[in-house]
Amino acid sequence: MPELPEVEIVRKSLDKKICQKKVKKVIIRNKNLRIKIPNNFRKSIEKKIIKKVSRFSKYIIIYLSSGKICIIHLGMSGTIHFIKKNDRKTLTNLSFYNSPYLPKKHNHVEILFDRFKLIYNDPRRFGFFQIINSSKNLKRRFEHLGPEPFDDKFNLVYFKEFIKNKNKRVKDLLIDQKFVSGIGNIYASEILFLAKINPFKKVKLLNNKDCIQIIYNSKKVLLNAIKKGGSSIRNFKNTNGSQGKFQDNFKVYQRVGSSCKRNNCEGEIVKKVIANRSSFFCNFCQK
DNA sequence: AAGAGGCCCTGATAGC
DNA sequence: TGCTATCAGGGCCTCT
Repeated sequence: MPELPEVEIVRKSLDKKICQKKVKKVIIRNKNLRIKIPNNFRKSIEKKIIKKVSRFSKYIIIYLSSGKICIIHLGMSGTIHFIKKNDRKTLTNLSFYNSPYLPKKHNHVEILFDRFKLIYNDPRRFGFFQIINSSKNLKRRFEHLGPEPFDDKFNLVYFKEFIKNKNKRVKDLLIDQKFVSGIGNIYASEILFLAKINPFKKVKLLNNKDCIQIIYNSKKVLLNAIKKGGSSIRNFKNTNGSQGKFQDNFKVYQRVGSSCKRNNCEGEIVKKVIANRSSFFCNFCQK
């Protein structure tokens, strides 16, 4: 669910809360996430100090004082909740996708610190935790992933080389993490709208200008989303004011039947399925 | 060997 | 109200 901007917001708030803090205890209530929580998980985390909370693509990366590294992926429905000890009213949802109240079900992992704890909730269990032994192995863990949109490596030369001999549609390309990592289903639609490109367009038909537009708008959309605090969709309500605001900027996502927001465009937003996922686009100005 | 499709899961919502 | 079907912000695996 969360795409790069949302994961970045979680990372920031996590870093603020737990950096230099020592983990007292870990409780695993359900280890059957997408990847089974390994047997050494508790031992790797408990009594360790959090050195830094970092991120690559949609992965949260937690550096521990032992030299080991914990990575967290939120999947489609993972959320992290922060609860002060003996004070359930100050519960803070560090993510975007649930109510501000701690859900009753699916609280799979608790990480206890001195004065607060973190709770990982994930109804669909597509998220996971992993322990990585070294920076070298971390690099290896992510080596199948393409550069982030902000990376200088994500440029025209790289773009054209990657799409050589490829026959997929441009929407499918944008959510291919091997091509560029961090873009998911929502932002892919938004990027293609700004680039004025039809999501069905085959990548072999993209000219230089198209590629440059995609590169430019990928950076722009994601940076802007981070600036706005991410996107909060569906029925998310938050009482602490930390709700994301980017959903107000959606030009096409979940706007089926509405009129195109581009100046002087008479088009209408439509939804069609590409590579098993919904795509939203203007049926007129995206060529 | 790239690409399409299925699958892992639960919950919210729509339609009958 | 209660059923069923569909869809959801991800990513990996298998088949062709």
